[in-house]
Amino acid sequence: MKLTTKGRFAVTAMIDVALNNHEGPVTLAEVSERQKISLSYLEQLFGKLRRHGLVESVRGPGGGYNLAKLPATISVSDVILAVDEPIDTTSCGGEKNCFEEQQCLTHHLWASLNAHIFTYLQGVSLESLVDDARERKSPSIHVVRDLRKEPFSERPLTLNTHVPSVVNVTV
Amino acid sequence: MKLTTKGRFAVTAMIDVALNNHEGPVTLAEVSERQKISLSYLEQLFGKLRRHGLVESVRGPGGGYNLAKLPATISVSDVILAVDEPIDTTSCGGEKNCFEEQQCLTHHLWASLNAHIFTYLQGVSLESLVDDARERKSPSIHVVRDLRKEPFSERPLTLNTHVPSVVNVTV
DNA sequence: GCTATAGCCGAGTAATTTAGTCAAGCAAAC
DNA sequence: GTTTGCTTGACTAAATTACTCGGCTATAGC
Repeated sequence: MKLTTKGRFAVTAMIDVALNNHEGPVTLAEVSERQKISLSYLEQLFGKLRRHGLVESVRGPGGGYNLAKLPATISVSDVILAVDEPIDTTSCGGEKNCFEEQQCLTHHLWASLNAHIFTYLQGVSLESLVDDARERKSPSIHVVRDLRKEPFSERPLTLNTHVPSVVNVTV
Repeated sequence: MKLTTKGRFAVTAMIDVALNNHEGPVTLAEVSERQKISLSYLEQLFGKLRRHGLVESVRGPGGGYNLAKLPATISVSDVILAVDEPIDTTSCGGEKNCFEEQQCLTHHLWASLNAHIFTYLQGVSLESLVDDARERKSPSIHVVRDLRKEPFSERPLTLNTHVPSVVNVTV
């Protein structure tokens, strides 16, 4: 599992779709504009998200993408795994370079770290991120109305963060 | 904090030094051969490790590197932080790109992940890795003799692991 | 003092990966 | 049958990583 800006873009875009698909599918053009992510790049990412069953597409005018599952059932790790290359879980044992038993020593450290990271990301659902987003945007409104039922007409949320302290993980 | 092969090499090399510095300093040439890491690259890494006070150098013939502190007091995160660029902890707040409050949303997720990773790596001491290494190499011998007091004449340990499932983290 | 050893340092380069573009389609709605 | 918007694959640019290279400095031992 890799966590580069690719994964971050994917998570951000998924949150955007979750926040905006109350009335029909969300087009990538919208997501692109709101989140300032290149449209072509989004197309690439959503192709993978679709093939991994996280979103579903509707073609033609009025089309776009919907979440294929409930936000509560989508974890951050799902999203990241989807957009990155298939995880060949080639562990120490199966590797040619791991020719000395002792090589597995530091490997164990990283493997253990990986497990930690994976577990953590698996525990964070898209729903929780979406809830966070709604809360921050309009905390007062959040209590009164159910945003899931009405359009989000304010200035679009910009969720993506291009901070230099990038998370960049391979599991 | 970044975790690429650079960090892995550094950790591996530090274990190697810890395992072999019972009789005077360890030369990078030895480490290079044992761990199959380019000598020039090691020089680069150890320059940083030295400047961060993790190892100390002895120049001239018979010279090399010693650990500057007890293995128990050196954490994996120390090593990784040492070899990677100075962590500008520019968080969401200080960033130009973080112009909308909402950008901090996904940022929070990554920041939290980073904290997890850091805490984990901070909790792993070089000593524990060295103990692991000794145990795996010769479990029976381990009980009987104190390896810290005698040369390690067997075939050198090769600790490094070039497995594709790379850990690659920026905190 | 000479010489060999081994650390020290900075600039430069090769390889890989990431992020993104481009172009040519295809499906469905109107 | 035209427009919208997803679909696909190949291609490119930028950034990063993982090195190499060359020349230097300190020190031990003859």
